[in-house]
Amino acid sequence: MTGKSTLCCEKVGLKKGPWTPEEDQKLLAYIEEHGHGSWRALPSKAGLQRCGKSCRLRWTNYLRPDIKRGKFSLQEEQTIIQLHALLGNRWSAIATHLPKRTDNEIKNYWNTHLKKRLAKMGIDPVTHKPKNATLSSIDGPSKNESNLSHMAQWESARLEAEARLVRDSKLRSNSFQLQLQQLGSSSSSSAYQAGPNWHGTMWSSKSNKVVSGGLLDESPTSTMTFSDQNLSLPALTVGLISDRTASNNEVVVKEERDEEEEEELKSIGKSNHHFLRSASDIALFPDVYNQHLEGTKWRYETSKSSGDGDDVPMDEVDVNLPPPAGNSNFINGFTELLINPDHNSSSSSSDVGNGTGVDRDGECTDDDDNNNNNRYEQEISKDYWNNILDLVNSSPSDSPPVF
DNA sequence: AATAGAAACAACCGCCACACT
DNA sequence: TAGTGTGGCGGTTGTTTCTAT
Repeated sequence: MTGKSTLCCEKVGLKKGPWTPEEDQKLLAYIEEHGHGSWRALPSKAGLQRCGKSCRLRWTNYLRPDIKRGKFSLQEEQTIIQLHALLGNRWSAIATHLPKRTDNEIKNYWNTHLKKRLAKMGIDPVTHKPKNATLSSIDGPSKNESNLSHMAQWESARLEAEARLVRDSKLRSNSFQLQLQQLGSSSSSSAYQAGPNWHGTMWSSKSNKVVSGGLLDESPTSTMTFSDQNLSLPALTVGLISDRTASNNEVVVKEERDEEEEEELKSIGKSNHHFLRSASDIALFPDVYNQHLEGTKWRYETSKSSGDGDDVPMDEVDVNLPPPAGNSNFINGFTELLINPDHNSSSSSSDVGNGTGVDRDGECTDDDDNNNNNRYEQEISKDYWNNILDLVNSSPSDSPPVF
């Protein structure tokens, strides 16, 4: 090894390779009794001839009690493919959306199963587009591709912010819990609870953007479970702000995050609003979405902070979202947009329908509003990825599907 | 039954970001 | 501010298991 030393030092005599049941037992017993603390110091204390890094990986990927092993379900496969289309090889980010699955396991499954499967079907596993369609954008990105890029960047930035906030929250968990207990003493019970799939995901919000009459007034608090440390905290709600005006049933979702987030955490507790922050949030909270937001017109805005508190608009993208019937369906539509970005802008002879509600100018027309939900119901029922996966599962391996 | 190649899985490696001193 | 330690992440490799011949 060259460069600086790592956890995996070059001590002679440290064992490498597969772990034995005895080693697993030692590691489990030690962590159950003492916690892992410093990984570097753990092996000697636990009586293991392993480096700390090896112990950490073994615990993280295989011994942790909140890990599900075994075959991936069709739903999980679908989710991985869709999230990979959105996030690329960001396995840890993908893993946050798959309950009890580790990034390593997902990565391995992708490399050994899904990537090959997509390739066999004629889909580029990197771009998630049919290989014969990769030249379609030779004249430059389409409007929808541009929209998609915005959304992907948005999601990417969101995940990074979530990770940062998780770190912050863990450090301050005790004081923070106390704070929110105080602030939330007048709140009603939670309208939804995030399950173990959150893996510490946490959001914050810029409270000065709160618009009265917010989306989820009756659900001011929710609970997330931090599965890695059995740490349960009240949820911080979101960093994208929604404004639903009475006149046009429009929700504006804004992305913005800066160092003021710290202060926002406090004011969120005082606020009686909830905010959906991104498309994936809607997918994650389908019940909430169905109850409050169905048929709503969404406008995504991205902005950057100028540093003096003023937000500089960067771009706006109008997108009508499909009414999600479940976690996967929204993403299905989104993924289809990724794979076939021009799909919605041209008439189709198929029964799939053509409406995503985004016209060539990125504007949502009234007709789109009126018909959008029905179109999406049709389109989603088509369920692009389920069809693909069903096709893969049922078809002979050497006969790629026709797109 | 033997064997080679493919597939699947587990683990390692190096880099990076961040916290701490 | 620089140096160091630590843990996380993604890419890659090594080993085992499966399958076809």
